[in-house]
Amino acid sequence: MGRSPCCEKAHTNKGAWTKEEDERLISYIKVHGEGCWRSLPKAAGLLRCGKSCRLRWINYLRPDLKRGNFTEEEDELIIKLHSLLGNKWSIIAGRLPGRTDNEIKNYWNTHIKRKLLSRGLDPQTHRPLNRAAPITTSYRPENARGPDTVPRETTDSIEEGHSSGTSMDEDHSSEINLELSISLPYASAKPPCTSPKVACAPSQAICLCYDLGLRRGEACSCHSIKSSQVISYFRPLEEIKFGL
DNA sequence: AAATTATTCAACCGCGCAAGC
DNA sequence: TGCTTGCGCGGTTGAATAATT
Repeated sequence: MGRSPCCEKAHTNKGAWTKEEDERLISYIKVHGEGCWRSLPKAAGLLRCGKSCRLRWINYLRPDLKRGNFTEEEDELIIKLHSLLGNKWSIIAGRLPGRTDNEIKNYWNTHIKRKLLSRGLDPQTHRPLNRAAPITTSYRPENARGPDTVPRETTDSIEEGHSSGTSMDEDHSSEINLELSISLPYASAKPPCTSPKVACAPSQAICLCYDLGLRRGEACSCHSIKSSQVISYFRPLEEIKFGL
């Protein structure tokens, strides 16, 4: 048994994309928009798997991508977000306009890990390397994968900031915007939002409690702020800190 | 200049989730 | 209610490039 493959492997190209393939994909999406990735390759005349097309578009061809080196500010933001969220690259990418989850994941593995190690910090736990990793009974989303998906609990990272004096252990909870929302990168023809946690208004943010594991019927104490353009969801730091 | 090693990053893979039937 | 299908995510791989010997 087992899952059927996402595409017919025998008749698909693999490996690096050619310029011509890129052009075909771009021109198709320009006309028809994103979505229906499974049927896109055939419609666009590409001998590629739909997943491969999606990845190529999202990570490389999208017009709103910011290419080039990461800035120092981006570095620090990634570090802070990782300390709060763990390897939730897509959520972290949502806070860095023009950056993709794949790009951030690669950058983390090649640069930031080393940077943290040079600061004497464990890249997974963000704790000093000479301290034993604590045993924690942290809340984990029920759908979290694998033992290392979320290395430590959110509240813990904030408390740690108060309790020791290394550079990364400063109280960054006051520096970082913990607004638990993401906004849509640009207007798209996506179907209406079906998240049970949010009222579906245009140009709105999404309450990340949903994404972080709370599901239908579970309590969410996030507050919302409606500004002229967006609805933002946030959870007051006190509530995070004391596990309310 | 050639060989070897290290680094980077685009792309692939497998799995989980949720919508649709 | 259970099954199928498609999408999206995170982990991993491997080719290309850079640095070192």
